[in-house]
Amino acid sequence: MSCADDYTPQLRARGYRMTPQRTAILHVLHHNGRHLSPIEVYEQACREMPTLTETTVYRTLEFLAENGLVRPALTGNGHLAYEIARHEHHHLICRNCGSEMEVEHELIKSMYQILESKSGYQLTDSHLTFFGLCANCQS
Amino acid sequence: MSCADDYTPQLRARGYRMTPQRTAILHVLHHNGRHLSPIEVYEQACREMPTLTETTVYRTLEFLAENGLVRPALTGNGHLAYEIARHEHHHLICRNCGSEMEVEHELIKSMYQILESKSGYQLTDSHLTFFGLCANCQS
DNA sequence: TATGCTATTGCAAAAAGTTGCAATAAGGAG
DNA sequence: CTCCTTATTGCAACTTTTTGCAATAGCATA
Repeated sequence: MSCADDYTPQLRARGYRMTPQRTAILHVLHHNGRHLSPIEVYEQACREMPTLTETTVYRTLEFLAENGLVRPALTGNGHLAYEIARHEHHHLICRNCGSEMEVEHELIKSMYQILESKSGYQLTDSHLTFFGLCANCQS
Repeated sequence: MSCADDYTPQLRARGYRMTPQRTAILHVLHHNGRHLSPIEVYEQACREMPTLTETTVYRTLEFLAENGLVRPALTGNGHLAYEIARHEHHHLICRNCGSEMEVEHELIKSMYQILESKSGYQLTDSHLTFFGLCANCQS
């Protein structure tokens, strides 16, 4: 009875299947909370499921992201990492010490409306990473 | 006398050097306008400079981005691409047809102030990609 | 519980991106 | 113009990510 079972209905409803591989990957992301690189996910999920392959991890992360169960994020070094989808939020990264902070989507929301009216696009999601200097590093 | 010569002073001032490799890469980005993947940059710059290596392209793009001559951007498929640094802007990508639109930084500016006061961070730059459906694809 | 459709996985090979180190060359100083 | 310092490059090995295809296994249906 894993925490990942909670996600099964979401997949079934769209005609997809829950598998041990997906369970292991969701489990790892769920319990880490923070975001992990594909390789980190692979290493950790392998402990639960030694037959898991890198290929599957990459494909699964992309699949889960498309279906809203995990969220991709850009890290300080310009690579993609993934985290379990909780409340919608974005990231603020310190250019000096690398510390991170979450930015609530609420803060961004007003911007969505401005963008929609200016562009004619109907926004679905976004990928926002802000860089700067944290309070400690502003010396 | 290449367009890339314009960038020489910016590098010199920081103690860096202008090289044929950097010239070729800047030239490609300058004349394409749009953003290119590292591989696309490599292929095109190779025509001007056949001895160029992929290693150098990756390192140069990262270097130029750090020094503000080019800007990294996230493409629809989640990969990094680069474009010559003109006015500061962000991207809006259609989830359906892939068409892109630039978002002026002016539109985002007010958000910077809100974020700075809420977070205590001093913002330096950001990496913003918005996804949605363009006017044509909203059927 | 057995059957069938097809979503999903693993394998193998290729492509893309990174790293350490020795060799090269930009450009300031004499 | 030559020399010298050190920023920059290329090479080779390695890691990460992608792709095609055949084999496997969810799960809906009977």
